[in-house]
Amino acid sequence: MPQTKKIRIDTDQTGQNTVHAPMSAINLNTLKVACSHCNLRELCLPIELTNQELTKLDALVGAGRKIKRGQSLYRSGNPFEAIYAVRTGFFKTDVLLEDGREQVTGFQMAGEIIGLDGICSEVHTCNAIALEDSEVCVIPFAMLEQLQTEIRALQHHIHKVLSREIVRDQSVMMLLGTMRAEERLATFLLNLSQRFAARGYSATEFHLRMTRDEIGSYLGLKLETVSRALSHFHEGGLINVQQKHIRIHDLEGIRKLLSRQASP
Amino acid sequence: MPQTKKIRIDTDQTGQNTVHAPMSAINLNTLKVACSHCNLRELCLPIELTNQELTKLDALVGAGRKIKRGQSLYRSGNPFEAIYAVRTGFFKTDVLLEDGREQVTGFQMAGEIIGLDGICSEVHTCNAIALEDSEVCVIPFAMLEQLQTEIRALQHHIHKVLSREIVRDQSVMMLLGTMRAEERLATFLLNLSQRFAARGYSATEFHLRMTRDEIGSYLGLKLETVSRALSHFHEGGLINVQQKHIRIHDLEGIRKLLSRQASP
DNA sequence: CGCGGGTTTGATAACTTTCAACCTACGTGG
DNA sequence: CCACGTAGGTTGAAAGTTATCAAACCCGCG
Repeated sequence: MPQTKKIRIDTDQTGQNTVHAPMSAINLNTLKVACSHCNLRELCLPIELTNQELTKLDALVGAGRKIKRGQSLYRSGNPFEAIYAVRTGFFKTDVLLEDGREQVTGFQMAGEIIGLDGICSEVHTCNAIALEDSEVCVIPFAMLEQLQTEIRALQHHIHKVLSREIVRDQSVMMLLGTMRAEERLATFLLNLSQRFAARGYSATEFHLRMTRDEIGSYLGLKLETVSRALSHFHEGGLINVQQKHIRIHDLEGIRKLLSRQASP
Repeated sequence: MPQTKKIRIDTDQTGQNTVHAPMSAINLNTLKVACSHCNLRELCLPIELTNQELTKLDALVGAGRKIKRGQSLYRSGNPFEAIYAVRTGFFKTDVLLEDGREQVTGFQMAGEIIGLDGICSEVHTCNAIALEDSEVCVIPFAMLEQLQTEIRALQHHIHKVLSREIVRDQSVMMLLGTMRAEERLATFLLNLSQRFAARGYSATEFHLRMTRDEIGSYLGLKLETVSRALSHFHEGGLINVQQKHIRIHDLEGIRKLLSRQASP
């Protein structure tokens, strides 16, 4: 586990703000980013804005940050100062209990927002770790709140983003609370498939960025169970698995695994 | 299951808004409520506001609504128009899948907010059902958003409320993903205890408003497992159980159940 | 070329569910 | 005011699912 030494940095050229950043910030670059030209905008910020409003937003999200694989964007306990939009790469968020228990609470890909957990207590309550070399937009939250008072649509959008996360969590609770191993894995694969598709990648062939252990943690299963379930899908001709490379042969067949009577 | 016939009502005397309300609204009363004099304000709205700001808020939250035990405040699919603050009583929220699976996603008591799930899609994604005769404050969301542009502190507070829900969901995911039956129940009891205490009730003696089945659904367990775990706690001298009446004898002993090595 | 992290697979154990019977409390109606 | 019906709760035994432990395997990388 990387320790949480902190360094202090300026986020961008406008000198708008400073943030505490964990160790991984050593690899920070001041990337030139701009919402106005971002091809992820439909995913990240699907609202109508005037040019003037977009300009203000560009100024706010002036800085980017690179995170190397295995390093953390923030860690539990770090002061909350910004939320992040994934530009490229892949993250996981996880929570650790004192006794060593770990729970992966989500996987985030391009266009998704990380860090919302920190708002309520001004401190992050989970770790966000890059599963591959990644880049994020840094969105200083205090400034975002200020901008919202000027841009109503933005305010409503933030609410939606927060609410969407709550709804997503509900379905994870449903998964963990009522499904058995193979159903959980099927749900997981379908979800990944759909998210890749939404980004223009193949819905049926992709690379898993996370280990079996991380999948298991997310799904409330042991890694052996994940492995067995994948093998079983493979035997059934539903998918092809080679290490982290997944090819789905029978999307419909996987969906069928989910329509059963309850059980936990 | 109550059906979802709808009736249209005016929420209050100022004619500010109308809401669609499910069947249970038949029992609606226009209650005189006011944040400025509410003794739940510390829980619900713990922020500094000027008298003028409070007056505006009072106008917004002008109407209340009574929900009889077993009836729903809203149901999945209902259009989202307001969030609700529990004034008195006790609610559960649950999600139903087509195949009959049900998952209780939370229990809400006085001072807590319900309905945040609806923001992201303009439609509620879960059912909110009263477990005893209850009253809620109806807070039309569009108007709340408007008021936020005038009151910065309110804006930030809404963000915190939404974020707090996300953090709460994280810990439920931790519970469902990593704990075994008795740990889950212990966590549940401690959580209830703490929330009752925060409202001035006894931390060690209280009445469960929900059935074993509902507890089980929330904890991802079958009702028999919940019953057995309670009996086991009882045998161990940790608690006293008589139907829905719980008396905790050894709060510390229950806490100790949680410090163990991981397992699922 | 060998090492090590990650993965697969098998056998066994542990936990939770399932099924079933029985019990308890509460509200309704005679 | 009491009897009875019913929803909710408890308990036991058996079955099923997943975890645990252990060994072997695969693959990329230094």
